[in-house]
Amino acid sequence: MGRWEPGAGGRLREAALELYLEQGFEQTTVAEIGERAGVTARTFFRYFADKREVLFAGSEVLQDTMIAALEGAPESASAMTAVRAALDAVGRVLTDREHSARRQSVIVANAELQERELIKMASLSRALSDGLRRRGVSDPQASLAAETGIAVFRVAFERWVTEPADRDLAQVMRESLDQLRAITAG
Amino acid sequence: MGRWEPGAGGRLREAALELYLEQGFEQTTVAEIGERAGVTARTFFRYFADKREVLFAGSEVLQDTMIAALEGAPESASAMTAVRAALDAVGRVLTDREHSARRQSVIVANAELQERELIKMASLSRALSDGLRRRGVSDPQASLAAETGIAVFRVAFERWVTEPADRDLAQVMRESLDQLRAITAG
DNA sequence: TACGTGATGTCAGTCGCTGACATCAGCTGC
DNA sequence: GCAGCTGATGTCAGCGACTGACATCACGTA
Repeated sequence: MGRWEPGAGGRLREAALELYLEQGFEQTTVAEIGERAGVTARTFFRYFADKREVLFAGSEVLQDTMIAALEGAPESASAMTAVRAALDAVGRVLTDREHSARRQSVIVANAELQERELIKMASLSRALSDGLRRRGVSDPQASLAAETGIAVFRVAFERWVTEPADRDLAQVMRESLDQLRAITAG
Repeated sequence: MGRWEPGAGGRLREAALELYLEQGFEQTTVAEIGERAGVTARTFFRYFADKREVLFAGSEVLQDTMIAALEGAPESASAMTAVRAALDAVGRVLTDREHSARRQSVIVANAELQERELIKMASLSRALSDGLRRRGVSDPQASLAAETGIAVFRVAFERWVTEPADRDLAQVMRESLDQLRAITAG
């Protein structure tokens, strides 16, 4: 253990989400976040690149999880089957619906945060298509499968945090993927 | 005519693009842009909401052009035919390849600008799908057609500014759309 | 000719973000 | 046990984006 209360990063994440919910993203200063977490603003910027990034700290883990699942899929599996495995893995990581819903409500209320979310999604998509290409999927198919996978994730995530909480994210994603299949087949 | 040299907004746009090209987006201060345009930084912020927006000032015109073309398409036209008409209209607006290429090179060099571009594209997509729904296209088809149209625009735009300048944007977009059709048909 | 108007300048201030340096508890080697 | 190293944090000064309030001033108009 260090000299200070450990887990400053986690405390900063919680404090930021709370304050963004209570008074809005723009109205919250980094100094306030630090104060609530028991550190200074300077320490905040040692953990997070900027004021938005504190809401997206989990995105690297998410991406690594997706790619690991993609690479763990059987070699014989098709592109979309591998993408489905990646989405299933995401469903196993994102289980705290309350937290996801709160975080999402902050993001949809602020344009800057939506910008950051869009670039994170683009990064996920690129990681997926890169992974598919490593599996031998050729170029237009790899990009299309990746974009489709991310689109399904976004739609399903939106439903999951909005609708009554009777299903988990993995289920909603599978259902959304099936619906997409039905549409494109028609 | 006013007291001052008219066209401050246009001068600011030119000055900003020049400076972003010469020394990079981050290294350029708003005061420098104003100086080159013959105004103060305060005036810059009266024309543009922030330092990035000066590169995206034309996006409203682009969106209005697309929507006008969409609504001008014959009532009997299918969703993708209407989208094609919208893309053709975009091709008629974006004719200065040199300018587009310069602007794009600035954007791809900076993450903040890519974020802004992503949200502009999302806005275009939403406007397109809204327009399609007003034409009576129902919901999953409208969104899919809109996303497809924007995807084609992005891919074709990238090709257009990158490849040797022997075709105009409209041609490249039509070609990209045909290629997509071939892929999805298979 | 006085007055209103609109684009601009000026000024002060807040806040995001950074670099440089100081601090200090614990670990490590002796 | 002591000296020194290390790493997380604090402190401080500073830059630059952005904003609100108010002043200015050429032009059009009554």
